Amino acid sequence: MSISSRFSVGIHILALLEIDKTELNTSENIAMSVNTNPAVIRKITGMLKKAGLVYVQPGIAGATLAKDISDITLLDVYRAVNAVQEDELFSVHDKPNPDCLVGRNIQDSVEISFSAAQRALEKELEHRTIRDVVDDILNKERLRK
Amino acid sequence: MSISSRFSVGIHILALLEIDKTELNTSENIAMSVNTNPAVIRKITGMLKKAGLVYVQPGIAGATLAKDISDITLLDVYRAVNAVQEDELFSVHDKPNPDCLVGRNIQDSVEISFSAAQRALEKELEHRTIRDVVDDILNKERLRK
DNA sequence: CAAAATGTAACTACAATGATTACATGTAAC
DNA sequence: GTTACATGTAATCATTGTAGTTACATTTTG
Repeated sequence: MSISSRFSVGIHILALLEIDKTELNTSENIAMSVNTNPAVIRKITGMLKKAGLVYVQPGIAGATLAKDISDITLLDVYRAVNAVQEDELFSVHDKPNPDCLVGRNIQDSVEISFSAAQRALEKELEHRTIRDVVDDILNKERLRK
Repeated sequence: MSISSRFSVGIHILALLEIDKTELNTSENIAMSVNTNPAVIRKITGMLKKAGLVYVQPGIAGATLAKDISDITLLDVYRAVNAVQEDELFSVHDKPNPDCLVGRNIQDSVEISFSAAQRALEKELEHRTIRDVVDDILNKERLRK
């Protein structure tokens, strides 16, 4: 399967909080932009909050950024929204036959390559920030005209 | 979610075909090593066959390697077994609001980063071969003693 | 033909996703 | 304090992909 769209929604939310920072960004307003249900937004916003990326409080309308968007990497968001279960991007078949040479060693052996690949992906995400995304959005918008 | 364990099973099969190349590797035998059902093995073997990685025929017992394992990268296997649907590792929420500045640009904007991250992962897999895995397995086995 | 193996399809159980509804909790304004 | 409104959260549901299982058609060899 693929990485949860919570990731792209999380990025969407953060970009929106920056670009519409003068507006009141309630879960309902954000849901309109993302095109989903407000409860979905509240759940993801809650995850972003737990990661210290946004500020949001029960009873108080609207979410706001808790950090400068230049300091929020895509990896931060990726981790915040649990884009991948348990941080295990690859799943390995379990209980291979321990009585077989290949069976008893395969798990540790593939783990080496899987970890390296996962690290490569995460490193790429770490080099990109919400600032980059916001700039790109504004750029694309300018080109539309 | 995470990347299908078909990937690790595919690697397991190929490694086994090399290490046990003097034996007859039927779907039943392979299933014993992987610890799963023969039909599962036949399905994955079929995918590896379609990708030109193994040789296997109806009515004839056993699968064999169709290429030198130094020439089979993990990316080849990854693609062969369809480890990720449609080659889209990341999923993006669809139909964001086109009447919103962020909504109408977010998909293309995240696509840039997502593609880069996916490429980074695939590049890493491309640099590793079944040979590496086999060597590692044999190495680990030696260290057990 | 008979035996044995592969290729496939159908079915099942399971798990995660994302949407939806409902409601408890918390805040502010009156 | 009560009311209005927003967030937090749990329960439910439909959908989807996975992986296992069974069954059977197809193909080859003896």
